[in-house]
Amino acid sequence: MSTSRFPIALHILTLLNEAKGNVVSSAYLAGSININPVLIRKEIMNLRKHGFVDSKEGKGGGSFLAKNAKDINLGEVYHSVRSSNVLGQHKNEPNPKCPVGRQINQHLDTLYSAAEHALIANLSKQTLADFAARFE
Amino acid sequence: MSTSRFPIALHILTLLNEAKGNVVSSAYLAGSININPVLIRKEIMNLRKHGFVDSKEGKGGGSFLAKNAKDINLGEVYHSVRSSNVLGQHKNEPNPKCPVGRQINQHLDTLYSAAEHALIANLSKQTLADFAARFE
DNA sequence: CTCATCTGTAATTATTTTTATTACAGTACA
DNA sequence: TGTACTGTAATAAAAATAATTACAGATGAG
Repeated sequence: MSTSRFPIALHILTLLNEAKGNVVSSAYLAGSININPVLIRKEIMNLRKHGFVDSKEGKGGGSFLAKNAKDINLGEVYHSVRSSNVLGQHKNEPNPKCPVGRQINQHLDTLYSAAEHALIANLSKQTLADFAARFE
Repeated sequence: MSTSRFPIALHILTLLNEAKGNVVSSAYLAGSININPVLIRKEIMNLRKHGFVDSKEGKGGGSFLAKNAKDINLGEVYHSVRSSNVLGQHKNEPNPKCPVGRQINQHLDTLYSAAEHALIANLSKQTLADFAARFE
């Protein structure tokens, strides 16, 4: 999935936080983020699956935070939308006849998991509440 | 640019390290990485611009490391291929009429630079020599 | 000096990924 | 019972990536 999932997810969460418990429609979210409402609803599904938000169907429905913003840290958010390696991946299978090609993916994986761990540790220092507090 | 630039660059550097100073053609590199030679030559240009490699034109030409593998740290390599935010970006401009939309990019930037700093710090703990030493 | 083998680079095409759109069933409020 | 939502699938459009083709220029070998 897309590289812009993290910003989209965080944007959604920030807006829901702003709403202070009131439900917010996907159309409204889509209007602020300026993307298609269907994409919003898909991302909401994911955020729901991870327990960050919940939503209400039907007229007057929409989404809302399912936990306190202080209890959502950004490392978890990153984790919930993470789809591929931060540092990218070889698309084609490297040549198995080459000693380097044959082993590189495993060594990249090792490198990536350490690097990604450092990234997540950094993100985890902040909660959604911290992030949202920066908005005036 | 592509998300697979980092693995490609590191793969190239590892192969050049393996060659111990002998020149390596873009066709050979392309064969191990299993991508098009033109892409290799483009990435080589970038690696050259950053002083990691050098190349020789003409018959029998190719590329070689321009510095000792111990003096190339992976944070620098990441930096040289970095093209976009690690955590992704909003593609469309968020709605400037929305208080959140209006400010989010600046707050994302702050968040990203800290996170990316942590990532680079982690990568910088290893040199190309360390990475290459893992291959049998 | 000329042929063969490379790099450097641009231009084009193909492929893949991402995003938008359309459509509609189901839910819930009024 | 109509209206305004969500959830979800299917399709189309757009954008990003990668491959291909092409060729000028460099360099070494004979």
